[in-house]
Parts: sequence; structure tokens; C-alpha cells
Amino acid sequence: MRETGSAHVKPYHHGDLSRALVDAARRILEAEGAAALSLRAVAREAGVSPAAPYHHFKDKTELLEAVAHGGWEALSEMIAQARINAARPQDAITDIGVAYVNFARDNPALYDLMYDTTRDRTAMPQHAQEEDSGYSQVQNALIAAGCDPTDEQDLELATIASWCAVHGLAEMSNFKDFQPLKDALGGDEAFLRAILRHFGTFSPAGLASHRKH
Amino acid sequence: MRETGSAHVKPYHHGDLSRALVDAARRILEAEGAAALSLRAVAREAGVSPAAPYHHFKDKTELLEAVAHGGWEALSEMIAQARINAARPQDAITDIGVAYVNFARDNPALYDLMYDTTRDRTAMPQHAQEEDSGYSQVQNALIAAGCDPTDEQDLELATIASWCAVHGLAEMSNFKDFQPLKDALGGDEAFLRAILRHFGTFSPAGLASHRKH
DNA sequence: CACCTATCTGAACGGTGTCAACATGATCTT
DNA sequence: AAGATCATGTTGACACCGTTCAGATAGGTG
Repeated sequence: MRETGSAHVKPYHHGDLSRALVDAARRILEAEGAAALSLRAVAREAGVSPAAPYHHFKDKTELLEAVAHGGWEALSEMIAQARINAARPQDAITDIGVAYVNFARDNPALYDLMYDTTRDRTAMPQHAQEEDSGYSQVQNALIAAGCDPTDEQDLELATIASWCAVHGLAEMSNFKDFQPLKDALGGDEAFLRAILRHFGTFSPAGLASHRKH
Repeated sequence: MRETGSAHVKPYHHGDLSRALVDAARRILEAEGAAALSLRAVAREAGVSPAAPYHHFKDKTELLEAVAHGGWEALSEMIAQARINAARPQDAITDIGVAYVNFARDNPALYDLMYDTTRDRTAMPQHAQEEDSGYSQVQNALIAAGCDPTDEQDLELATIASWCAVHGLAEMSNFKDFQPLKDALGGDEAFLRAILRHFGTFSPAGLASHRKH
């Protein structure tokens, strides 16, 4: 490729395969589910030989971790949007919860992959330490909702509890559909908010009622 | 082996393979993890040819479902024990939560298998309809803790919320270890109870504070 | 006894993750 | 400009996997 002439030239051997592979994996994941996500299928989808990925990822696991990482970024984005769009600061935590579960519902296979405990646990904690991670956003939203920011221990407990509760709801929603209850409550979002209301830490009232010593 | 003489005779072709296979699968799961759980490995462990399982399970999936079913039964047992041993009725929900998370910690691979959303969703909901299922036990414990049993809709929401929260905590605990926080709080169980205290629905106070209309 | 059916084995198929050997071509050095 | 170098790609192979099918084996039934 001498000149950057027309549209789709292959500038290098491939271009940048790493990204192409991750994209291909994500495409397969959405279209055909986790069962169809083989390394060879990813290579096929990217138009490359089965051994090619090994020059960019030492393992199938490492590729999946890259895919999962992209998922965490997308989820953080969703959470940030929900936080920005919240009518009042104290609504933010609930809105984050809704956005979180919606993300899990819209990308069930990707969400499962993100939490796949078979792989190394490094992916999520590492991501949690970043500036605008979902975790720290939840923490800030809790403070905005009235959580005491000086009691670090309690704040961390509240953040973990919130995250666990919403994660549990998200996984549960993918596992069981609760359709009759949803209908009785008037739809998906109503059900969601009703459940969130039952998690104490998600309302200032709940927060207050749990302040002990 | 013509006569039913001594201890381990093989009365039929094998005895009863279905159970032996499920046991073998459970053994592999605990010893080597989910990655090593191949149908062939299970057959090997049971001392039988790779094709033998197909006379008892139509699929690898069907075997895994049997294993998962056993897991649900064991979990129900744990919950029942926690409920019986609770000092006061209103402590039962919290104690159930502790027992639940402990079960998930002690059998991480089995727990993952039980919630594997790749398989058919029939396993868990079906089990939830049984008499002494974990789900209905949680519901009863909530009533004992002061939840209004006449408001069926609210009761179901509370049960789901409780289950989601504890499931989330269990999965999260297997995903991330929270060691520094655990140390600061004085151990595993202290951490666990601290988190549970932050789920509003798990304390009568939390229950009361969420009663709206 | 002969027949039937359930259970198990052996061999085979296509698919998978992974690796070593080889090919290719962009970049660096001279 | 020419040749060396190194990252990137391909081919072919290996062991293992889930699954199937034809045949062996043995219990139950007439």
C-alpha cells in the first residue's frame, strides 16, 4: 500500500487485527450467542486464519478479556449518561440502577462475559480503579443522594451493597422473566423501579434508616 | 458377578449410571473447575466409555441440568437449616442470606452452573414452585420478619428484591474478594452481615421504611 | 430355550484451542 | 538502493471435545 488511495485498502498485513478481532467477537456474541464464540469463528469472521489471533492475544481468554473490557467501558458510559440525565441528584442512583439493568438486558451475552468468573478476576477490579468507572460513579451518586462522605467505610459498604443488588437484579432478569408481575405493575420499567425501591440503600430514606452507631 | 455376594458388585451393566455420572460430574466440578467438566471426562471418571452417558441423558446439557438440580436441592437444605437455627424469627432472613452466600463461596463452580443462563431457564423457576424451595422459604421468612402477607404484590417484590440482592452479593463475592474491607471489619462474616444490613429489605426497620401507600 | 430390550463399547465425524514451521512484507540499517 | 530484521500472516498438525452409529453384551420375558 504505497498511497492512501481509495476506501478499503489493506494498509498492512491486515490493518489492525486486534481491534478487528474484538469487533468480530462482539458481533458473533450478539448475533449467535456465547456458545458460538469460538476463536476459530472469530478468526473466520475477521477473514483471517485460525492461528492469526495468537500474534495479538496469547490466549482465547485474553481476547475475551478485551471484549469484556469494552463492555465495562460501554456500561460506564451508560451509567454516566443516566447520572447526567437524572432530574434531581437524589434520583441519580435509581436511574443508574435502571440504566444498568437495561444494559444487561440489551447485551445479555456480553454482560455474562463481563462477569465470567472462570477467567481471571483482574478485569473488573482493575477497571473499578479508573476515574470514571461505574463503581466510583455509583459512589458519587450515593453521596449526592445524602450518604455521608466522611464515613469511608460505610460509604464503601453502601456502594458495594448497591452494586451487588443491581447486579443481582440484572442477572436475575436475564434468568427469569417475571412476566406476570411485570404485567401487573404496568410494564418493564415500573417493575424495575419497584424492585429498586425495595433495596433500602437506593433511597435517602433507606440510607437514613440504616445509619446505626 | 453372578451372585450379590460382597459389597461393590456391579448388579447390572453398571448399577445405576445416571447417579454415578452426576456424582462424577460434581466431583470433577469441585476438584478441577468448570473448564475441566467435559462429558468425556465425566465418563472417564465414572469408568465408562464416552458414549455411555447418552443412554441416560440426551445431551451434555441434560447432565448439567441434573447436576444443577442437585445444587438447588442442597441450597434449599442450607436455607432450611439457617431458618431453623435462627435465634429469633426476625433474624431468619439475615441468617438465610449468610447461609446463601456461604453456599456460593463453598461451591463456586456449582453455583455458577446453577445460574448458567446459557442453558434452558426451566431449571430454576420450576424448582422455585416446589413446596420447600429456597424462594418460598425466603418469602415465609420475610413474613415472619414483619412483611405484610396480605399484600401479595408487595410481598413478591420484597422476595424478589431479597433474592436478587443476596444473589448479587454471592456472585460478587466470588468475583472480587474485598479483602481489605473484610479485614477492616474483622473477618468474612462481619463483612457479610454489614452488607446485608445495607439491604433495606433484610431488616424490619428497612421493611417499615419502604411501606409507601 | 429363543427372543427382546436396555445398556455399554468402538470407531468415526466435524469442530475446537493451541503450537511449530514456514511465508510475507513493512521497517531499519548501511 | 540493497539487504537484514522483525512483526504479522498461513499451513498443517496434535490432542481433545460433543455426538452418532453399528455392533457387542447381558438382563428380563415368552
